[in-house]
Amino acid sequence: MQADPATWPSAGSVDPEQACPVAPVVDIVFSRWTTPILWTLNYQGRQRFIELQRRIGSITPKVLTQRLRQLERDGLVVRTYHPEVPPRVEYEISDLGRSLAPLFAHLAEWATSHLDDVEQARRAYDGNPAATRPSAVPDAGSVMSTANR
Amino acid sequence: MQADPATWPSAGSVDPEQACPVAPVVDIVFSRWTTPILWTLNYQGRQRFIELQRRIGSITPKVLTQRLRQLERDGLVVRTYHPEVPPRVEYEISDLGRSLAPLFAHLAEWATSHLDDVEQARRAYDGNPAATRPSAVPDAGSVMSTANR
DNA sequence: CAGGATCCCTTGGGATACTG
DNA sequence: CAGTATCCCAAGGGATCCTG
Repeated sequence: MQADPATWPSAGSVDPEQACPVAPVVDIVFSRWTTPILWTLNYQGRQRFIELQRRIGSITPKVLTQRLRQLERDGLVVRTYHPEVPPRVEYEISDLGRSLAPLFAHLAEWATSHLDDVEQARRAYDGNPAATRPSAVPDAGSVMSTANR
Repeated sequence: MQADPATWPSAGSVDPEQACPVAPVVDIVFSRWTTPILWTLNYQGRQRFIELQRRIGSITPKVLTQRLRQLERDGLVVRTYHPEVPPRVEYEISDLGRSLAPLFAHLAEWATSHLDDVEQARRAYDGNPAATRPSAVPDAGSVMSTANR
């Protein structure tokens, strides 16, 4: 799939967020846990807090709450509180959140078709120290999972 | 690799990367500066270090180097070193990097059509404290500018 | 159950000064 | 010019414990 610059909307000025129109979206949608949350919510439908937590797995309640709160504030997720005993809260994706679905699909598509290339490029880079290249990569393989202790 | 709920592991924990196929892509492409860099590189074409820095604006050379290095390692950017005096280095987007263009376009599209909704949702959320809602947002509007001192 | 309260650690990123 | 080397900060996250 080729891509000429013409398909890229014009880059405006020079501020970080303004040099790139997609930057704001990144802030909203792409943090460590937001995509798994949105993904799960989108595919598994409405579910309660603890279900979400179990499905996503290694996320802690604190963080799940934080992200959920942010997603709710941004209108991507709808929170429903049931005043019962014990309390029950359900989360579901909103229409706005659902509007991201094609985007996610697109992303997943790119992943399946190009992730290998990235891996390969990494191995090539790591395994073959070109002389015209700076000594070392400062923060090279930082794909480590911070998800255990 | 599609996400079929039936294939999801039911026992044990699920890593964020496995709960959501797009997570790895996020790691690679969406950090604070990567999108502006890729965007500029793609739209403005091959350019040298300092041009990139000036175009992107507030990025520091250290960070620009770090991101550039990572992007190069991941095969999204190509670095060309010219052994001259003074040294000259040019960066350009690779084919792999270019393959992200439609994705970015899609992202930008979403931005223009839905960013307002997000803003609106935020104002509604902030301005209208529903009683069924937890007291406050822990890290609500964390769009803090860490960009100057 | 759904989170709030704390404490702590890792990291991306910023500022400044300095080489090849 | 194109980085390097330090030092430093803030924020996202993680672990634990506690409560409406």
